[in-house]
Amino acid sequence: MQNKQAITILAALAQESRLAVYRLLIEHAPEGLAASAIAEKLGLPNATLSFHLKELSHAGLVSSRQSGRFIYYAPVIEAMNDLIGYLTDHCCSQSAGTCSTATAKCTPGKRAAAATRRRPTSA
Amino acid sequence: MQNKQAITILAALAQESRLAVYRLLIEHAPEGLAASAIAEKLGLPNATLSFHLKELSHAGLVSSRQSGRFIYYAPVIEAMNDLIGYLTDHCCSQSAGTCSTATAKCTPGKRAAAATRRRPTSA
DNA sequence: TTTATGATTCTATCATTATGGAAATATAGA
DNA sequence: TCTATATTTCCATAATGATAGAATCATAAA
Repeated sequence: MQNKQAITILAALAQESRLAVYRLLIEHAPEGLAASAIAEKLGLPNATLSFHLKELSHAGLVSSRQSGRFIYYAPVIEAMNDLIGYLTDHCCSQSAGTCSTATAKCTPGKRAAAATRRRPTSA
Repeated sequence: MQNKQAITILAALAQESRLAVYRLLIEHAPEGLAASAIAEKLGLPNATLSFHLKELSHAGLVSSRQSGRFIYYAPVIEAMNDLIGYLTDHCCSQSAGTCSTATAKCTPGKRAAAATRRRPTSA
């Protein structure tokens, strides 16, 4: 994961409403929730929620799919996996081997990907 | 880890200069670096760096200690551990057991703490 | 004490982000 | 079509964050 991408994801999560949205979606993974349901559950005005959903989408943390008049938003687990991988790769001294590689594996199928992700190419 | 604390840490890291500072300090853990050295290596004006260091300190991501005229800044690994733990605890469906708990253990001594941290008390 | 150096605070300015009402767009049922 | 509902975009405003020069504070050596 690139530096800039990490910053984008961190910034997307570093906001109360957005973090709440993301966590709510996590609770409803993998189907997700319609925007209206999110707005109701979190008590957010439509316009405000839409703004934050756009941020989350732009950061790649959520995906959306249309179903009739509803647009369902769902979390993109792999983005979180990548972020955790990035933080893990940079959270400790690289010279000394003091850091046991923490493996982020939020879904069973992702383990191979997580193992692949961790490269010595520290950007 | 509390919601608000996570947001504070995420926000602290979600900025190019601050992330660069943190990563630089990680490379020089555990002693850390003097502010002047950081400023020189990253090409940041003193005042700007000081501003960012304050943010990082406030978020608990770095600590400082004075040594003569120098103030050394060092990363607080546990804060990163806690963040990774927080993200791990909330990155996947809580109902289904789809998420193998990822263990963040950036220093050997932290493993017990990491195991303790993971509580079902999802705030 | 004087001088030099390291670091922070003060201050002003600029840039970005957040908020939410109102209008516009999109889909589906009557 | 008309109507209702879901969602987004537009827009103005407010709030927060970033930048960096200049002044200030702190430490230590001369």
